[in-house]
Amino acid sequence: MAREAEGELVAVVGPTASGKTALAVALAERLGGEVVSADSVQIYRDFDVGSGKPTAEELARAPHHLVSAIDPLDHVDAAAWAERASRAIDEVRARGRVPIVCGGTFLWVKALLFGLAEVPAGSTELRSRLRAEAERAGRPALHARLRSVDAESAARLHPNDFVRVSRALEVFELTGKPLSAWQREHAFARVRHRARTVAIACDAATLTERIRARVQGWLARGWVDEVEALVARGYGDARAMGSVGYAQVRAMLAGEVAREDLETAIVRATRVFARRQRTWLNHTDVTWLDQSSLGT
RNA sequence: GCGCGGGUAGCUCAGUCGGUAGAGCAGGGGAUUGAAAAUCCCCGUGUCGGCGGUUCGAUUCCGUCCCUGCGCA
Repeated sequence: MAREAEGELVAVVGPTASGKTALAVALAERLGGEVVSADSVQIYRDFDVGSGKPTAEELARAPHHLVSAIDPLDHVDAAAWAERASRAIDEVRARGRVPIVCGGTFLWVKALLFGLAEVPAGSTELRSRLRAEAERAGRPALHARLRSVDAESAARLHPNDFVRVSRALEVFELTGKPLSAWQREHAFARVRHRARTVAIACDAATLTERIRARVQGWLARGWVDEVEALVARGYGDARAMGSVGYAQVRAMLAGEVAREDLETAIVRATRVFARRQRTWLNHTDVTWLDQSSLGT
């Protein structure tokens, strides 16, 4: 993925339910563009209702890439997505059109614009071994082991953050070099794609209302049936099944959540997610656009 | 009506052998380098149902009343 920044692209980001898709489609029409989705759930085929995929009408108005692009059982990580997104961007440019990256998976967008340290991808075997170790000996034990091979990463990472602790251990085992060293060399210092990033601002009360309306709409459109069908087809353990909303619907189907509490549970989980998304904007250089000015 | 549980944070509950209390969730803030809609960190004063009594001191013990769940009538 060693490529220099070329022409500028537009990136539309913001919290879930803020109206990114509508804005991206409108921009695509105005600029003669095509949308490249940066969404870690919409990329999976058959996770349709609850992932907020663009509607048929929106798809007709603007071509979309990386929506419903892979099987739910095939995992895509940030680097693999960035690779595919880069290819899609090249193709859009080759058609003489403007690439519009749109999505709320901020790590993926960051990986696209600045690349990631050139370390190996995750190893399923290593990860299940590390997970077993964490369950047997406890997360602090993993963290202590990390401290002995990569003190710098250990100092940055909380012992309970086993996803990152195990990733750091994984990188050391795979490369013999501490993740912190790889990261220091990379440091997001080189721009891979120069972007004009537009972020949608939305006050909390408005966003909550938009989330509630959307969740109600999706449930009315058969979200529960969709999840039931996905589970029946063997997608119960697909990564996307653990995402916001899907996790709650599945919990309801498993009898862990009452049907009448489902909507509330999803709305809450989504609001919490939106809060987490917001923190990425703390250190991203963006042009703010107020939701209320978009007319969506 | 009688018997036995309960009434403690927005919600579900723990606890205090008498020295005014803490978890999870919700809510708020933050992190984020191939799991990222994932993972994790920080933030907890609330007439401890009301009123009396005992006590230096009661959310805790006693009495009484109210509410509520279950059982028996």
